[in-house]
Amino acid sequence: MDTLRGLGELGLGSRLKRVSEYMMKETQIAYNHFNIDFDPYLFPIFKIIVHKDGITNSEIQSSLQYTQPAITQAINKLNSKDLIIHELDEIDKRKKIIHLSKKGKDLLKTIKPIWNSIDAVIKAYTLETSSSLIEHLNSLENKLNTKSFSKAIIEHVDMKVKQHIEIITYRNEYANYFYELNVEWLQAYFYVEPYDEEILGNPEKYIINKGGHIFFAKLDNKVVGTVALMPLSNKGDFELTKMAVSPEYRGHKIGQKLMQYCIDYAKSIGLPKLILYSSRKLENAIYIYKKYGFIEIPVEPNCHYKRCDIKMELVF
Amino acid sequence: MDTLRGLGELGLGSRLKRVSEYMMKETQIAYNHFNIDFDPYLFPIFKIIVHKDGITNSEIQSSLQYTQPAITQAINKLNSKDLIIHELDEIDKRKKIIHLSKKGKDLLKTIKPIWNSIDAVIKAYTLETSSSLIEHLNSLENKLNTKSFSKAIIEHVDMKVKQHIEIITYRNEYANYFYELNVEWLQAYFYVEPYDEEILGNPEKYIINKGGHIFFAKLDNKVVGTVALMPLSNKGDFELTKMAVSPEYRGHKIGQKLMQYCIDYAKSIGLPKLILYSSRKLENAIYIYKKYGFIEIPVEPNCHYKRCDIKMELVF
DNA sequence: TAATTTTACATAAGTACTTATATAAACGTT
DNA sequence: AACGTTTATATAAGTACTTATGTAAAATTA
Repeated sequence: MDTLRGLGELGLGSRLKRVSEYMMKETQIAYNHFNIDFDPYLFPIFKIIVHKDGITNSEIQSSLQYTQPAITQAINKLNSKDLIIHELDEIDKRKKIIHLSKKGKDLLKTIKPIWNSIDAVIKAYTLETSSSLIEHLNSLENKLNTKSFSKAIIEHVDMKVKQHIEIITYRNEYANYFYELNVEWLQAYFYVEPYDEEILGNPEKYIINKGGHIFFAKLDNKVVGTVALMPLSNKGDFELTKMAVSPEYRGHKIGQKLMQYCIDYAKSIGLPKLILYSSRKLENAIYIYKKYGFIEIPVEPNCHYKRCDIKMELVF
Repeated sequence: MDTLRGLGELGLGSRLKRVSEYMMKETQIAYNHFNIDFDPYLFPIFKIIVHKDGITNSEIQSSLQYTQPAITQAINKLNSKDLIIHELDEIDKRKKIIHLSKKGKDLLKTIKPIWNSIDAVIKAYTLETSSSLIEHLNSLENKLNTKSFSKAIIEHVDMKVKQHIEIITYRNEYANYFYELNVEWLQAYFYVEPYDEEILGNPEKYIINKGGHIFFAKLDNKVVGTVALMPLSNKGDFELTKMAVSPEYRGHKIGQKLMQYCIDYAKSIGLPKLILYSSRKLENAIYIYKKYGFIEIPVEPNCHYKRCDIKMELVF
């Protein structure tokens, strides 16, 4: 029994608070799902800084109508997350001028599609005619009860990405993306071994010209992921390798899309199986490999990669 | 410039929070105005206890959907304000059974008219058709910007009281109200002097039969205030005295209404002036006396009342 | 030009929640 | 009947604000 709803207009204040807190919490869940390190409560202030580069504490305060210490504290939080940088005003030394940092700009790129989806979901939930504010809140809460806000956001983002993602085959003007995407994640999780450097720097020599294949995931004309099918030395075995997704677009199942494409392609050209090498450190990746049917097999001692401690196989 | 509003549906969460906080704060202002010691955030839980006497912590929790510690803390707050009492359940000794205290019941009587007005004001502000939740919030905030929520509540309460208040003359079945109302405030601010006891216990002997007058303020059939015009020993002077308003109904200008009635009545029967005795401790009262034209005059040494340290006069 | 007031930002502490955890009574299981 | 689990409530600490106050620079006024 929802007593708060039963209080009608009298409980409006508490009601608004409850809906607000629910939405904030659910937005946090959606951000977490997409591995975005951001707090929903920082949204208005972050948005203002994005909109007006070089804004000051008190300018933010007057346009948001929060108290000044609230702004100072939020700025400190953004600072501790390295999303902004600030400098002192040359002519008025009391003023603190705030800019987006490199990391802040990167976050902006990553988070924008989520914001678009949040906007779309809220519009879908609230653009309807009703004859009182309470009635509107009732309708919104009913919808949120049937499908959680976070789930609706996540589904909307995924749907958008699904609609716009496209898998394309190698062309030499993409050689650089192949290198960059792979080096990025290797640096983040391990380090770039000489053998990586050699292959990533010469994909045509080591993959294409040896009968292998490289695919790219394109989202709205941006290359956001890659994967390769590389022929192995012994007989006609192929290795599924060099899979990488741009950090800004992780969480959108782009890796899985590339994987499915590779599997379908391998089947279509009559390969009997696929091999892959990985590291047990990458638990999520291993989980996905298993989901797609890969089974662990013994790893040979003289593996190309130092980081490799697991070998898997998918037999068609 | 209101940036939050500019964010549209995206800023809905922050928007709802802002409106909620504003309403809570303004409700607090309205409570304070009427000398009601209550926190708006306690409203839902207090309302539930009123509705279901003998409820437990976890029953409240499940019907409000706050977290359990939030309920425990709110209950502690209500306890520290003496608005509730609790006992342990005889059969399940973990359970804490909550009842409204005497003070809680008194508060309920006082606060109900305010709640009615809050409900009426919110309805007036939010019962309208619009095509989206954001549009509804815009409309509400526009209205709150032109007249603050607290002011709207206060005006509504005053209007209600004004409509329903009625001044009536003495009848002997009201003698008790005359005594009770006066003793209540004397005990709260000073103490009941023997001279008070004598007059309050025998209003007909000391006031009515000597040509004086006693008036009562009636609100919805409840006697909520009184005042007397008592003839003084020297010549035809009259003292405006024994003014008292029920604590539950203070803040509604009932005292001023009684005062105005006395002044009008005194004029109508051709009195040349009115005298009153008071104490400088009662700053608010003195302020009101001055507002109605009373001027300070020297107080005689052998005054009836010990508490008296100021004498005032209104000459027509 | 010196003294005073105002402005910009920071810091401290309080509030109404939250999550995490503790405690004690009641219940269920064998 | 003993033992683990669940339930009812309490306590502790963290969070995103608030109000109150401090500090230093700039602007205003005498």
